[in-house]
Parts: sequence; C-alpha cells; structure tokens
Amino acid sequence: MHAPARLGEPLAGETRLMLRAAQLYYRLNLTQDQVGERLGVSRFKVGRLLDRALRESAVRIEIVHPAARLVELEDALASRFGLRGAVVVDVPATGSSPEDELLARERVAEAGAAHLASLRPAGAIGVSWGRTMLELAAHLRPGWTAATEIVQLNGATSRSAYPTRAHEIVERFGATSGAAIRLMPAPAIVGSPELRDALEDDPSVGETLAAAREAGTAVFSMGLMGPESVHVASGYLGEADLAALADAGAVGDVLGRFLARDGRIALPSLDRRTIGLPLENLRVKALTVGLAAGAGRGSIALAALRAGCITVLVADETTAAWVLDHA
Amino acid sequence: MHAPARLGEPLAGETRLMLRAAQLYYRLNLTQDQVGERLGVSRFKVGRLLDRALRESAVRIEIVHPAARLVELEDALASRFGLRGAVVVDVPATGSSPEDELLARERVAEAGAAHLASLRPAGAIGVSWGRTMLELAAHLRPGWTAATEIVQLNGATSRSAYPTRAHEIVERFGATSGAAIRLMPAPAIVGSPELRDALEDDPSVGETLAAAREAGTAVFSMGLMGPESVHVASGYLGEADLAALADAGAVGDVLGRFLARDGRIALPSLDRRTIGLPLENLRVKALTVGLAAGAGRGSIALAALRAGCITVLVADETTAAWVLDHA
DNA sequence: CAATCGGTTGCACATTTGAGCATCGCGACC
DNA sequence: GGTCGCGATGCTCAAATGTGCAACCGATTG
Repeated sequence: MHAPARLGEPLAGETRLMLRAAQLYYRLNLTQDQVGERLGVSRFKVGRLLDRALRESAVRIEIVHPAARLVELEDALASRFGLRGAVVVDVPATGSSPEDELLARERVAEAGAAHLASLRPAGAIGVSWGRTMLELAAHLRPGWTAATEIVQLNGATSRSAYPTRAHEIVERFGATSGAAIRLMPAPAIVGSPELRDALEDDPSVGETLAAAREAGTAVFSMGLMGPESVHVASGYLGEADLAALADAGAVGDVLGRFLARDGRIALPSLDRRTIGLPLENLRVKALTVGLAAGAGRGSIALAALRAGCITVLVADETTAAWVLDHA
Repeated sequence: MHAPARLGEPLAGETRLMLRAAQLYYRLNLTQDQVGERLGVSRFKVGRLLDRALRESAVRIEIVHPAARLVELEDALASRFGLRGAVVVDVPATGSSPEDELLARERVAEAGAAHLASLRPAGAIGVSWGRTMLELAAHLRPGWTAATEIVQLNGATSRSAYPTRAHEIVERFGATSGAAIRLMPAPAIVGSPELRDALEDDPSVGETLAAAREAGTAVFSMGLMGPESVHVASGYLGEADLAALADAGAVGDVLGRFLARDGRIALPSLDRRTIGLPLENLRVKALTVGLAAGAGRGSIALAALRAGCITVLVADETTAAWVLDHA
C-alpha cells in the first residue's frame, strides 16, 4: 500500500496524471483509449495508471445501497459456517416488544417462504411447527414447488388449551405443493424415555419418523428457552424441566431438542423423552432451512449452526449480526 | 433514477441479486462470468444487474485522493475558460500573512516552472518580471527546453531603491535554456504618452518589442493593485495614479497594464504611458502562461482570463476556487 | 566504457465487456 | 381466444480491457 501524497508536497506529475485519468475514466466514462488521447499517453499507460489508483485506493468503490449490509451478513454467515445459503431480512424496529417480535416473525417467515420456493425442493419435505412455521406456511403460494410428501418432523399434539396448529402447517405445505402429508401423532415431549420409545415404535409415529429420516429437505424454526417458549405454553415442559434446562445451559430448541451454547444437547435425559427426528438425522440432509426470528434468538441460532443442523439460515438482521459477533 | 428500496419493504429478489453481484464483482474482482456462475444467472444478466446498480447509484465510485480536488479545479478552469491547461497547486496555509504569501508564491512558481518545462516551448519566449517570475526562473532546471531567444515583455528598469531584478529573470531563462536574451531597457510606466512612444520608437526598446510580438510563448505573473504592488515599490506608480486606478475599478495588472474586473483596460490614459507588449498581441500567442499566487489574486486572475490573455493558468487552490466561484 | 539491472514502455494476443438484435413469455386489451 | 405490446433473456459480434513479453532507457557499477 502506497502512502497518499502528503498535502503540501509538490504533486508528482504521475499522480496528477493518475487522478486526471481516474476523473476522465470514472466520472466521464471515457474509454481508456479516449483518456489516453486527451492526456497524451498510450492506453496502456492509462490502464496502469488506473490500476495504481485502485491499488493505492485513490479511488474507492463502495456499495451504498441500504440493503447492502444484509447481503454482506448473508455472505459472512454462509462462508463462516459453510452454509449453502443465508437470508437476512431487514426488520424496521427490532426491540423486544411483542409487536416487534410479531413483525420480525412475519418478515422472516415471508422471506423464508420466498427463499424456500426459489430453491424448489423436490421429494419429501420435513417440517416442524411453531409460530414462525405457521407464518411461513401461510406465505407459501400454490405451486411453489412440486414435492411428493410433507412430513412432520417432531411431535406436536398439544395437551394444553393452547393449540400448536401443527396440522395446519403441514396441511398448507401439502395443499400448496400438491404433496401427500404425514403427521406425527404424538406429543413433542413425554414423561419418560420408555413412553417415548413405545410411541416411536408404534407404526403411527414410527412410519412418520422413518419418512422424516428419508426426507431430503427439512424446514424448521428455532425456539427460545424460557417461560414464554412454545413448549411451555403447549404444556410439554413444566417448571422442573425448565429449571433443569436452565441449569444445563440450554439456550433454545431445534425440533424440540434443547441445545447448549456449544451446540450439544443440553440435557440428554430430557432429549430421551423427546419425540421426533434426532439431530444426527437432520445433519445429513441435503437441505435444511432453519429460521430464527426475533430478539434473543441469536444464541439458539448459533448453537444450531454449531450443531451443524443448518444449511440455509433465515434470520433477521439483529440475529444475524449477533451470531457473527459471537461466533 | 430509481428510488432505493425503502427499508422495511421485502427486498425484491432482483435487488438482492444485484447487490450480491456488485459485491462479487467489485469487492472480490470476479469476472461477470464467474459472478454469473456463482449466482446461477447468465453473464448478460450480471452485466445488466451491474448496470442497474450503477444507474441507481447502489455502488458509488469516488476519487478520494487528497489532491483530487486540485485536478478537479484544473479541469473546471480549463473547460470554463477554454484554456489549454491549468495547474492548481495545493498550498498548506493560505492566509494573507507575508509568510503565507511567500509560500504560495514559491509553490506556484515551482509548479509553473515544472509545467512550463513539460510543455517544452520552442522558439522565442517572452517573459515578464516580478517576485513570482523571479521565483519561477530560480526553479528552471538547465536544459528544461531549447528556446532560441528569451525576450523581456515589458519595461522594467527600476527608478527606485527597490530593484526589479528583471534582468536576473531573463538571464536565468536564457542560461538554463541556452537561448539568447533580449532585454527591454525602459521603465514600465513613464510620465507621458509622448515619452512612451518616443521610447518605443527607439531601436533599443523597439526591437525588443518587435521580438516580443513575434514570440510564440509568453510567461507572466499577475500583479495586485494596491499600495504593496511592485509597481508602487519600484516607483512607477504614484499616489495620484493609484487613486485614479482605484476609481477606475482596476484589480491588478498583466505586463504592467491594469485591468478592471471585466478584463478591460481600467485606465486607458495610464495604459498609453505603459511600455511593453500590448495585450492584443498577448492574446494571439499560441502559449501564454499566467501565474497568480497568493491571497487576493483571484480578481486579477479572473480579469486576465476574461481578457483572453491566458492559455495556461497556474494558481494556488484558493485563487482557483475564487475564480470559479466568481466566474 | 562496457555490462548489467531495475523499471518503464508499447505491443500482440486472450479475455472480458458492452451494444444491438431476434426471440420468448406474459399480461393487457380487443 | 386471439393478438398486440412490453419487458426480459440470451445471442452474436465488436469494442474495450488485461496480460505476458520483448525492447528500451537511464543509472549504477565493475
């Protein structure tokens, strides 16, 4: 890197020439030939002058579009975590009020739906559930892809007054793509490993689980750990579980499986009571689209990335920036 | 001009693509082909995307070199006044203290000498005198050009204690270029038109004047109007003349001829007492290099430009900017 | 004074880019 | 339902640009 000429020094003729060339070339859009003619030098020299100007950063080329930062974050995420892609959406206000959360979820879901459609996944597609997934499903446009089957990836039958509406999600995926659907008729988390195993062995759940394993594509959202989690609202997690998870350093869940900061299962004992596709099976899929929307989702997004669960991340700007900051 | 996407709007896929393309192309210096490959579009599309980015000014190309402004001023001057060239030099401090004046003069003279040398004028070269010209002469390097003759353009024999050192200037021009020299043995301004005519008719002055008319090149500095003018110091101008000039709106002189703001001779009666090349003869020369150095020189520079006396202007940044501002 | 070396120049050639044009797809409008 | 028109796409071909190379220039040195 060459030092810029100090002010006050007689300006080397070469530098003058270089700046002149840069002006004529970049401002007036002359060709190097024309510049050369005007400046009385060969076009080769003009080319070299322009080269030098670029190398010494006498001319700066910057991308000033307001959305450029998003694209930058996308590229950074993709290369940092070896992703197949990343979509970072701009969310106007990113506070943590319920309205802001809602907005972030909507925008991320919308972008997720659009990006998913642009990938045109074929074959079987596994889906999770949750508020973001519901929103995403709502944004799917008829004919967005031609999948053969939509498979629910994890247990979802609610046992509380709060409905998971998981079937709506699967149905909308199926209806818009013309695919058959396959639900997982079981709770997300049950009381004992034995019951989990029994349910998973039952054909009703087992066949869905097998189909989930076979699916080449998975779409899921990431959940927060805490009292406002969907799993708490849906009645899968009690006070005691929550406390144990907190002790174990859990930051959130992917397909009902809670992860610690480093991406490992936070509480294996709880994991053995969780019904759905294990993360090992998620990791090997060709395409796994993970959505993280709203404040505080950075840690679970990072954990999921570290766990290797994600090939395409869809997140809001704040989350994306947080992840890159803490990676 | 396309409006940039408002933040908060879902980012049109095209725009994303455009920014991606811009990043890959401008930041990573990929070819349009490579960008197309990575983005899964044809190179034609990439070209159009980049076009759009440029047109919507999503990418900005700016010349950031500290001296860029000087070059800009040069181009603006040249095109505004139809000059053959302009040299604007950067002067660190541009106040109006004697030291700053001195510095400005030095820098402008140095730049003038360098530029003059780069033009390699041939044949006869006419020169004026003054502090700036003396400085310029001092900066001429042996062999800077191969002129045949150096001619003094206007009267210069001092009648006061303050020497004009005009002969030093001519001698240095001659010595460094190997040319013969021809002085103008007369005062710059005399008491009456009759004496002026008599002197100009005398071969000693007349032959020099004829040579001055024939010279293809002229180099001169511009002088200020006021009590600190060289003409006052040298004793050519008295109180009364000064007052009359001020009344007539004179702003400074070129070759001892005082001009009004609009470029016309300010005081014809004084002009008829002035010995040296008339401005009509200056205007038709192929190359006339005019130097304006120091605070307050803007107005005379502008007047001289308006008078059509100058084909190459050499000035400090402040003066150049002032001229363009007031043109 | 020859030799040589680093740096600069112009050139032939390959690559990259831009411009004009035919085509295609899609929606609007008869 | 036809067809008209507009915008987007990809193509060919020419222009513009970058690259490696040989020649050259000037300075330094043996």
